[in-house]
Amino acid sequence: MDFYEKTGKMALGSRLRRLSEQVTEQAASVYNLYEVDLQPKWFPVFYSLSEGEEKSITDIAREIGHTHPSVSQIVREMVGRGYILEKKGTTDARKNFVVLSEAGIKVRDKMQHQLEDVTTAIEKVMKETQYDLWKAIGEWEFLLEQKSLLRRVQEEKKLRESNEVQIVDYEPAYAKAFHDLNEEWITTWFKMEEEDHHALDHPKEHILDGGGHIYVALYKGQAVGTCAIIKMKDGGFELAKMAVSPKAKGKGIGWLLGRACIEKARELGGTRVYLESNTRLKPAISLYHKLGFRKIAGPPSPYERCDIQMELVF
Amino acid sequence: MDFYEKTGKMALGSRLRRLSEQVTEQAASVYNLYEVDLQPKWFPVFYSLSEGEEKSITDIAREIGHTHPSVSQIVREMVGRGYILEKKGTTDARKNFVVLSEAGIKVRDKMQHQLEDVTTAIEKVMKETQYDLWKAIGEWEFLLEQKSLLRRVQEEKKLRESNEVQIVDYEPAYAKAFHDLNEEWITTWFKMEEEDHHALDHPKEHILDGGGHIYVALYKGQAVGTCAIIKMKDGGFELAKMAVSPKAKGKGIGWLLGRACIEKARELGGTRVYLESNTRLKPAISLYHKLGFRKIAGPPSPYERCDIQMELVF
DNA sequence: TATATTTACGTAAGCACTTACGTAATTAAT
DNA sequence: ATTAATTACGTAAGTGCTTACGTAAATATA
Repeated sequence: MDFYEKTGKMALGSRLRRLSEQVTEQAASVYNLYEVDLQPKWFPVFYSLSEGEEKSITDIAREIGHTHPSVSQIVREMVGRGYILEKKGTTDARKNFVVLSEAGIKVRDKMQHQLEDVTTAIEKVMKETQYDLWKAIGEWEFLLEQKSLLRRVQEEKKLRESNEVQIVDYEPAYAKAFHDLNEEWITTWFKMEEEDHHALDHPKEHILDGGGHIYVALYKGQAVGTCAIIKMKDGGFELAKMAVSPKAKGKGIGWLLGRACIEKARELGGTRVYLESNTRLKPAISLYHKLGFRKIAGPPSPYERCDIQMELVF
Repeated sequence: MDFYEKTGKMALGSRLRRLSEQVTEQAASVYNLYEVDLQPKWFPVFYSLSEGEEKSITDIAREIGHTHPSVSQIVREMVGRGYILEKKGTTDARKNFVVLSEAGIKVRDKMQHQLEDVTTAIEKVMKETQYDLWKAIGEWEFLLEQKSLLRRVQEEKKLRESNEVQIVDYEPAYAKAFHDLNEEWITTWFKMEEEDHHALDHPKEHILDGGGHIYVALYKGQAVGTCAIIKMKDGGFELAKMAVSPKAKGKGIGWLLGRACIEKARELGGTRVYLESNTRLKPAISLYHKLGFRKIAGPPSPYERCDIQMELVF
């Protein structure tokens, strides 16, 4: 067991499986001890029918948390042993209703003591422990249902990686990256327009000289994202040239850039931040929303691809 | 999950397996997320080699708690992918030493972040829980190693059944049971002697009238055991005619009868309890020992089958 | 020094589930 | 009234382990 302490939590799954095997392993001997002719794997199905109810295969599967083929197979075996009776549904001919037979009920009664003894044996182990396994499992089941482990790991990854992202001021050295990152996303979704070429080739003249600002996101020293604010005549700033390399997705870079730009706009005394986008860009729109932008009906845009306008008023 | 609450602890094994599956299920996606070309099931072997050590198949199996065929198979697959190198042992040609290859080491380095993120994700779940699953598993592993679940259930069964056993005074109605139970065990081990017939046919004359006592054990109304004390000339009592039906084994009946007889001997003012037996009857001897009897060298016995004498002095 | 036992490991088959897929029967949509 | 989608279920094959068994090498015993 030492190994598991070393691998850390990574091996939680294996460890659970091993404990489960340890608990299950001797189940057959227990049934033997009570002279109950039942395979341990039948137990969930058996138990689910033990009140004498009629249930369909799918009902049982759902109840015990197996797949229906598994239940189907177990039922077949138990029918073979004479513990279960089948009958086709009358209203719905697809259904296969099953019940415990006479013999099955006899076994159930015989099992009473076994159930009792196993339960108290386990409960006694529980009493010897400081940490309640039963409740702990319950909590885990609940938490994993709320949010899967995969999702949790994804979030962890994003968090760690976004810590490795640096948001820095634009410098001429980033000119090519600024151009290419923006061109990349524009051409994958739309066509480069006249306006685009102006802005991307001459960021200084087009953005900075007018009192705007450009941020670049660095990941492991590489420029992987850009975003700019451009001063508007009404005292606000336009958020534009938001571009993140697809290779650097899932690191929260868009959010970091957006937040930095909003912060800068506020610093520079802007009254609001305005932006134009396209509803086809779902993730972008949802990012803007998360950043605090709200849809507005604004003035017409010089860009063809613009079909939505948003703003964030300070 | 409701089902598991109802079945009670009986389904602990299944429940553990299901949780383990839930945790393991998405493992493949996690590896994908980090672009690590490793099958989840390889992980334990991989981890065990990750420090770059050379290990034999059996070493690894022992370490990770799998069987050697499992390790053998996993190693074969990993060799196929080029992550592991094999070399026959030089001093012991049976051994198959394996190490991580260059490619394997590369994967290991790539996995660093994954390990980190998974660990923190799981640790965060832990923090959300009130009951510590990790520690609970550890406790269970320990306790089951100490005493298996089967043993614990057996003890529970014995305890419950011995509660259903009644020890009552002998009455003429039990004459046949008294005879048959004793004859049964004597004939399975030895031959009935002259003395036996006397005692078994006339318990009143042979035992009771001389100031002795007979107890009968009842289980579900049936006489399933007997035991007697016979007054001796030296002021002690001889424990004799201890017989328990093989059908009623494992209910602690011998112990209950023995204790009742000792108690009675004390009540009747006996100075000691003496008995004769045969060393071939291992369980009986060990029962007598548990009851407090110790081996002595006593006077010769009228029974041929006697080769050990024990006593319990008050 | 020959023989028996143990150890290391591989292959095959089994186990208790699963996923994948196919076929009726039923229900919904046009 | 067709056609499409959904549901119930069975069969087959896959999965990740296990046990069972066989073989070769090493070690213990006579």
